[in-house]
Amino acid sequence: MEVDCETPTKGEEEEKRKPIVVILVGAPGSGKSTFCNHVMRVSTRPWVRVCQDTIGNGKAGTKTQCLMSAASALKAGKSVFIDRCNLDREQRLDFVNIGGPQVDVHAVVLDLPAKLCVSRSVKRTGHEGNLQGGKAAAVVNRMLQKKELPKLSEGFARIMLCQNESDVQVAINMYNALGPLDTLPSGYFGQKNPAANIQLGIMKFLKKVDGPSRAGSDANVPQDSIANRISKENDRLPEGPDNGSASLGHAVNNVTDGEELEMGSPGGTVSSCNVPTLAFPSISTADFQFNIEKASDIIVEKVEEFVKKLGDARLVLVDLSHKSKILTLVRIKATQKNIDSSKFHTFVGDITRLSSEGGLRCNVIANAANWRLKPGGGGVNASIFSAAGAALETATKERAVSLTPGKAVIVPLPSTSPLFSREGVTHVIHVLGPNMNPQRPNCLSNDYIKGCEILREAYSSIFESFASIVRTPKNLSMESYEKQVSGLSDSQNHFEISPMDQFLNSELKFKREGVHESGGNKKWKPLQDELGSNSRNSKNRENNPNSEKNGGSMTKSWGFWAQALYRIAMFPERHKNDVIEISDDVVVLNDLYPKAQKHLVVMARAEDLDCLADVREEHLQLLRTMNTMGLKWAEKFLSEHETLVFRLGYHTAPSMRQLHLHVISQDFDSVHLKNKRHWNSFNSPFFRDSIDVIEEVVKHGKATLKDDDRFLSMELRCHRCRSAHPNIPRLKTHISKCRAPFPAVLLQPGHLVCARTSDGLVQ
DNA sequence: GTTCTAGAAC
DNA sequence: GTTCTAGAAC
Repeated sequence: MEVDCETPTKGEEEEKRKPIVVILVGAPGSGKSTFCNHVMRVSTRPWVRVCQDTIGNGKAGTKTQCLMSAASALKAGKSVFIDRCNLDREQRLDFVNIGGPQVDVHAVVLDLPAKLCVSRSVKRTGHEGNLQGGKAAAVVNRMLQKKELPKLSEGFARIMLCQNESDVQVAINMYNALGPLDTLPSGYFGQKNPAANIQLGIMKFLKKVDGPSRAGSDANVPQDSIANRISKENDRLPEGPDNGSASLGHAVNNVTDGEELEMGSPGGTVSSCNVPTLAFPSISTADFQFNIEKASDIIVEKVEEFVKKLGDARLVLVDLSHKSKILTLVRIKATQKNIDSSKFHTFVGDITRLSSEGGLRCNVIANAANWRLKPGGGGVNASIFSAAGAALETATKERAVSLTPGKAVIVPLPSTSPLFSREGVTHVIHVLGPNMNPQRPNCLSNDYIKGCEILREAYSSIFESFASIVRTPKNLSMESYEKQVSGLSDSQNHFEISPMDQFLNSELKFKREGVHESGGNKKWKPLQDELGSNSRNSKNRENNPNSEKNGGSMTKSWGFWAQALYRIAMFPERHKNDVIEISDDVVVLNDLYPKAQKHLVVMARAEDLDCLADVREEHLQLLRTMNTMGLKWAEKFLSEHETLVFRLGYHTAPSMRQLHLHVISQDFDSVHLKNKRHWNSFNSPFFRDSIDVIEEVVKHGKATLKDDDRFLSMELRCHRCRSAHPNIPRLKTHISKCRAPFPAVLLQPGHLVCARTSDGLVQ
């Protein structure tokens, strides 16, 4: 990293001065104008702010006016802020091309939570564009639905994604310090928060991401030199052939490298953040003293073999040191073999801190384990076990007690592990490589024929394990759910599943279905084939002493209060005040704390059927009976209140034991609906429509479950128009008035039950 | 599942 | 000051 400190002559200065166009991207209320004002107050660079709200002198400004104004500022050698929403590619296109090759175009994306933007726009007064008060909320929500995050391929030299106020402050500081002759490094900066599509309470969210390494130092230490900041930022870049030389004087336009590791956003299309990514260390070349030349050949050979099979998934070879010889060798050989650089990369960094410190989200990491699968020993193994906490050790013990060279074992990482929560790692693949170190067990005494064979097997095991994690059935994800309900979906999205959900799904599988040990000589098969079908929980219960005590399923123990429904189902005649209908198979009762004008539950009377997780093919008839009973009661209510609309469904992870179907009117007009959890349990993928569950059981013999608490903390959105609201009271005020049509996904047959129309019953 | 309540947000 | 959330206890 070097800074040119010499004072240039006037001619050189003219030559070196390169105006910048910074396109702000963000909804109303995201802070674009504030951003510009902050920078323009402090910066020594001449800036002009082109704002569509003010450019029309009181009238609504136009894009053309903005373009002309920006062009004239650039001509005068000034840098320009384009202060308009610029939320989609088309809106940005003309501004990106405005200055030609002489001008660097940056995007600063203020991708703050919808509810924060809404709340700011609603509250502000004296807004330049007069977008404030009640109408602002609708405008912000509508605009955010069109949001399309910028990509380097649009022509940006640099993109900075800010997802919270700390990120914004870092960006402000960076532009504040950007003198007339300075340039900023090219590339995509800013890490996507893995849980950003579940907007938590804003302060909680900020606390979670406001790490000292980012906002703290940069925001509070203005004297921190720009060179240092850029150096820090470059450390977070993927190591590529050019990035290492990025400096103040040499902005590097490394579009490919930047983009392949860019961190996307929930609002974008399929973002690369969601690309399943495996980070793996070089196996056996450290403590096991395997020849580096030979090892690098094998890595490249195996990577070449597997990138073709892995679809969109990516592989990243990681080493701690910039001086890593293995990384350099592999990089050179991979380039020689033309391995697709969007599928395979090398990366300098700590494998346990790839996301938090490297900005590289890897869902799966491989560990160069020892044969006992124990922590310690130094190197990657010690580091991974230490970072993952006791959770990994326990989870590993459940899978296997030892490994033979060349073999791997997949360990789903419990969500309690910091590696899971902080880094987004869902699985660790332990692998044991060949040993050439006489001081370690199973030394091969320089037998490289056998050594190479085992090392090949080890990499095959890692990559096959990774593939088996990635290859799980497609299903409804949170992301595609949002796309569908916001009307942005196409038929394909309908069946998409984000890799995170794939991982979550596969984790559930692992929990239920036991160990998956992958060996290099095994045939590569989808996970579900390899593991066969589930064993019934009830069978497991027979061997589980706790099950009697808890009287519940293997996966959950139920407190006393949580067994209230169960007691009613078993002895309905004792609860005549609550129960409104009893049949051989089901019991119907009004929900004790209804969350809408009409809210009842249809409960199965079967034993050993606590929740959806217990449902199997043999329960199909029961599910249909419950659905029919629910429909019957919905229709009964509709005959009395024809404006009501009903939805029938199950909670993915109910609080109360005993399988029960909710029949709930969609007004959600109830004093008992008090918190986010209440709302989201009926208005997120946590609520599984009865008809969908039946279809899944028909097709797969069980319901697909994502027992994912994240759904319950998703931001509050209207179930009709999908607008975001800052709190429950505001949401309730909104839904009491909102008459927008229901999202298309709910209008599909069988999801909503309405009053009779001339066409018959609309479901 | 609810209730209670500390403390954050406003 | 009041409103609201979220976690603990039940």
